[in-house]
Amino acid sequence: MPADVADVLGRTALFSGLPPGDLSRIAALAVRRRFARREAVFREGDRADGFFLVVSGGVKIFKLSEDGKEQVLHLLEPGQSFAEATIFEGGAFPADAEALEPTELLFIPKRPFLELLERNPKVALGMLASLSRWLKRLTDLVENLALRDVESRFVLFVAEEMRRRGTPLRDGTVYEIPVGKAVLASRLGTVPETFSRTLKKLQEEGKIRVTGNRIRVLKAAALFGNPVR
Amino acid sequence: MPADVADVLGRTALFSGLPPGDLSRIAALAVRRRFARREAVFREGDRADGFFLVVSGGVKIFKLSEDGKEQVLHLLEPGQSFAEATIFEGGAFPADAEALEPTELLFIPKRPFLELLERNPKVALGMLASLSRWLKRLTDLVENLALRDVESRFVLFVAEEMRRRGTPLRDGTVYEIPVGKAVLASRLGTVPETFSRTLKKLQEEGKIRVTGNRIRVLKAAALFGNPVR
DNA sequence: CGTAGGGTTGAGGTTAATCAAGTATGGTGG
DNA sequence: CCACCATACTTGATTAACCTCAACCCTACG
Repeated sequence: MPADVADVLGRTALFSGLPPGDLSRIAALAVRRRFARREAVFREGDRADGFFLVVSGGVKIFKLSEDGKEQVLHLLEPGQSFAEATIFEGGAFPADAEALEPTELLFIPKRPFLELLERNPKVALGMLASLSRWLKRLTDLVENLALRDVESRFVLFVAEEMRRRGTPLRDGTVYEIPVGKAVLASRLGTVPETFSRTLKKLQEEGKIRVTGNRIRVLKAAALFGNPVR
Repeated sequence: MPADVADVLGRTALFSGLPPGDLSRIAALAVRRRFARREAVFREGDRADGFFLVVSGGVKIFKLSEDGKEQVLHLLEPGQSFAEATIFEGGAFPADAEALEPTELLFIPKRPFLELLERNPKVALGMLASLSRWLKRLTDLVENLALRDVESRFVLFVAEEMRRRGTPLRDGTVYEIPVGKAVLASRLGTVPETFSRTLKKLQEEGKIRVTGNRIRVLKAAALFGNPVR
């Protein structure tokens, strides 16, 4: 018995706060779709005629180079939306998206949603806020890739993740890698080998303790102190 | 005698196509501001209470690391808008902006513009399209920084610039660096030394000819052919 | 058990940053 | 008009971060 679609929408960052009427109008457009682990949601260049909301599971958005290197742009959790921008721009997805585990998405088709937007400034403002958040995230990613080394990128990533879930990072905080180290490495703009060595180094310095996918922060201050050499 | 502000607005990517009524309502909010070469438009962390349109001159948006390294995110020309996203999100600019030459901007204050947006879906849709374009640009930047070497980044940058100005890149095409090589180097995610060597190498390979700030493409096909080794 | 996937470790190579000089270029004042 | 200076750019030598390749380990699971 699937939860009512309008309820699901109301729990997304994009649509939370909208009146029930709007929610049910949007719900009427939504299509539920399921994906297996590793299944493609879309590929770069595919015709884009709508956007997605994560109901359950997880999705990675990434770029591939011709020689097969991968850069993860975003890791998506339930409640987040993605590919919104494609409905206002060109007709093609600018990156790949793939399910990280069995995943349920809502697909919102472009045409009817755009019509809804035109008579619904409140929804439009929510969409503007959402795109602005994406912009901020990408700006941070550029900053990290261009100006920081792998260690700093990792530390800042964890700090940001903890902040997002309301548990600021201090001594004793535990971060559990939700997606596998190879995926996280790609999100950090590096390869598994380098990421592994980075964790090892931090552990040897006594700043963290790594147990499988669990990372316990031992000296939060030292994590941030060192990079500024 | 400055051109009528509404006319200027109508010539921006963001507001072109709007009816005169909307344009004059927006024009009523706009404030003209002038900046000298090298003058800061805003600094990262400054309270953001509006966004900007370039009337004349040029602006660079960039990130600075603690140790002074710079990554240029965007280079703006007349007709372009920037920092729109800040009016929907947090209160602070996420990067620095600086005039590259004597520059005239229009500043649109946040509050009254948001009110205008709420009753004006057409303007909101234009804004959504604009943010989507920014998203695309940043995605491309991440792709370039993460997955390509300096030479490819340069080649793709020139190709994209020529495309934007309607002169597709072919043998004989001339690209004139509009901002100085150091600024372009930073936009490409490298330093002047490396950029200089990259140009030298391409020239020695007979693919381009560099004369000051003018770059003549000699063998367009070869420019794209080689990177895929 | 045996294998596959995920992760780690080691050795070596590569790209590009850094450091340090040197060479235009252009504007300014004498 | 020239000497001067600042700025922009180039060139060379060295270094550092990180990637690549290859082997290995380990745990889960059939």
